[in-house]
Amino acid sequence: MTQILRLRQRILFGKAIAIGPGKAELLQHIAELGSISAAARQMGMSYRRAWLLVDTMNQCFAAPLVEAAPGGSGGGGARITAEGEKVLALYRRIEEQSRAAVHQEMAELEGMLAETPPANPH
Amino acid sequence: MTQILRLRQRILFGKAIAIGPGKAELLQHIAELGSISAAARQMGMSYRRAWLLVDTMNQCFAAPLVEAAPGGSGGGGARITAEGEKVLALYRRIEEQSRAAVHQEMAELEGMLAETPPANPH
DNA sequence: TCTGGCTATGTTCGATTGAATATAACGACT
DNA sequence: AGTCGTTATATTCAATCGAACATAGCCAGA
Repeated sequence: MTQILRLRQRILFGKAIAIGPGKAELLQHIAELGSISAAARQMGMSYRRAWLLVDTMNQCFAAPLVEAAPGGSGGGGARITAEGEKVLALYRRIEEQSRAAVHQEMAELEGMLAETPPANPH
Repeated sequence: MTQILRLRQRILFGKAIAIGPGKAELLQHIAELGSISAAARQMGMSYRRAWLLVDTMNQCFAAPLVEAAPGGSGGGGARITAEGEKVLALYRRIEEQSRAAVHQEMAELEGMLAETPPANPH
C-alpha cells in the first residue's frame, strides 16, 4: 500500500486553528525536547512561528497546553501540561478514528485518481 | 448545541488539495447553477479563482469532474460529470462518517475550550 | 449582425504570510 | 561575574495568494 491520498484534519475554533497536523507535531516535539526553540529547529521552522502557534493553541483552550520558562542552558525551556497531553491524545485519536471510518471512501477515491498529481497546490 | 468547534477535512494528492470544503461547495454550486461564473458569484469569489480550483480538481482525477463549454446566454456553461457527482458524494460521506466517528473526542475537546476564540487565524 | 454572458488565460496589485534579524530579559551553570 | 541558550517580542523583507482588471474566443438568441 503506497498511501497515495492523504487525509488531513483541522479543528477550527472561530477563525483560528485550535489544532491540526502541524500544531500536533509541534506539541509532540516540545514534549520530547522540552523546548520551543529545539522543536522549531527539528521541524525546520523559525522560533517565532513556533511560538505563535503555541500562543494561539494556548489561547484556544481554557488552560495552557504549553508552559514556558525563560533562561537557557538547563534553566528555562517549555513543558507540555496535562491539558496539552490530553489535547494531543484526543487529536491523535481523531486522526485514527476518522481514518478508519473513511477507509472505504478513500479507497474509492484512490481508484479514480489521475496518474500524476498537479504541480500547483491550489 | 451551538456547534463551537468545526472539523474540516482536506484530501491531498501530492501537494495539491484534491478536494476539501471549498472545492466541494463549488462543485455543488456548479451542479446547481450550470456555470462556473454563476457558482463563483454565489460564493463571492472571483471567476478566475473558481476556474483554477476546477482546473486542479480536473487534473487530480483521471476523468474531469466538470466539463465546460464556451459561449454565454444559454449557449455555454459548465456541467458536473458522473465522476464529479461520485467524488462529491464520496466527500460528503467522508465528512459525515468522520463526524460521527470522532463525535466523542470533539465533545471532550469542546469541554476544554477557552471562553472566546483568539482573533488571529494562525 | 450584433449583443450578452460565459470560458479561458494573462497581468497587475494589495494583503497576508513566513523568514530573517534584532533586542531584551532571564536563569542555571562554570 | 560571565556565558549560554532560552523565552518573548518588534521590525524588516521576500514570497505567496487572492482580487481586480484586461482580453480573446465562443455560442445562442434577438
